[in-house]
Amino acid sequence: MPAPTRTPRNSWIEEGLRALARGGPDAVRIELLARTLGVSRGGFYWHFDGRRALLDEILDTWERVSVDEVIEHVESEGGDARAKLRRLSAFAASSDEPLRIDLSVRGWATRERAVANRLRRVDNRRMEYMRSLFGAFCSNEADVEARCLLFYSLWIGSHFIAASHGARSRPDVLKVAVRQLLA
Amino acid sequence: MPAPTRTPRNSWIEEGLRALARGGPDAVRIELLARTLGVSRGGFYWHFDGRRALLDEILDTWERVSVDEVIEHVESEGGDARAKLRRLSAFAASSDEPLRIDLSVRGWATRERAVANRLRRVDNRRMEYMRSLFGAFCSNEADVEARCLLFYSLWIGSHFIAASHGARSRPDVLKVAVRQLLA
DNA sequence: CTCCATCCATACATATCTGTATGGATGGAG
DNA sequence: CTCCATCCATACAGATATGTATGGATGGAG
Repeated sequence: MPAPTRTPRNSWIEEGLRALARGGPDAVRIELLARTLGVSRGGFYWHFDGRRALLDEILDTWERVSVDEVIEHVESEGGDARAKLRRLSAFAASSDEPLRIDLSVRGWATRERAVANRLRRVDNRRMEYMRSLFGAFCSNEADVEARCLLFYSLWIGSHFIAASHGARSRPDVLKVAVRQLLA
Repeated sequence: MPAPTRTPRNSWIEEGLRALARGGPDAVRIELLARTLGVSRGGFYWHFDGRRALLDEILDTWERVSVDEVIEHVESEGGDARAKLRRLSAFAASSDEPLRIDLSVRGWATRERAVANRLRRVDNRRMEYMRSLFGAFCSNEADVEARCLLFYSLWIGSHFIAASHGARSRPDVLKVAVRQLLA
């Protein structure tokens, strides 16, 4: 019945996620998104209740996919726990924009309680998944927890640590580090 | 000869660093800083050439102290390399605002080349210091490099990972993780 | 063809920030 | 006491953002 939608609801959210990755929540500006999408802001206020509503929905989809997409990708090819952890570390090192969103959300969470709650849910679900993998070949529970934190820190941190490693490449160093965590 | 300075140059930089820690570079607004300092923007444009100049000086002081203050604090009490690394991890876990500045700068660096260069210098200097510590009791160079990256990732990451650890506390998990890295 | 829900453009009011221009206020040098 | 460099307030112009109000444009249902 309606006219064809040039700028569906989802495109605002997707473009918003891209802006969030690029410049943090302050960079998610309706005016900018509209220009990028090639339309005016007129349609936006028909789809959404305002900027805050868009930010909430952006966080909704981030919270929804940032755990699932990772687990699905790792689980898709089977293998034992160690193989999955290796695939997880490779995936973490390769994906770029998702990690930037992560970084933006972590900064955002330090100043907004609601965002902090969402981040906690995501981190807990990811951590729970890693716990299941490390727990498959590691009996000491305290050790499992430590390895999870080390692995997750490496996942998050290695992407934003700018140091070089002399003659070695970052992937080489990562390989040694992961091997140590899987020992 | 001059009149007493109510708002010295440095106070703008300090307040700017606080704003950077709270909300990233976009939150460093002259208008806001002036209100916080209880003055108008009039004096600011006498001290600085504009917002960009302030941001540069903010990064100057961050780059200057973010490495030195850490090393000084760790070196101040002596001990062997392992003791220093333990002190470093404790310091990283305790300090809050410096870590938030770190997080802001890392996000900032993803979209401005000049910031990325500064971050690289800081990370390289910190990494070099850790290399010297791990190298004191660890002969394999690849292993040293992997431990440095793990340690630094833990330093940066553990502060912004929101996951909980069941019955265990974060400091407990950190203790086990650091013990493993120092083995 | 007509009607109408859907989607978008335009215009307006309001707010906030930057940068500049200009005019004080202050307090020591002379 | 007078002068003057230092520091700050105020006022203005321009840019950019949000929201709202309102008026098209489109294309299928009837």
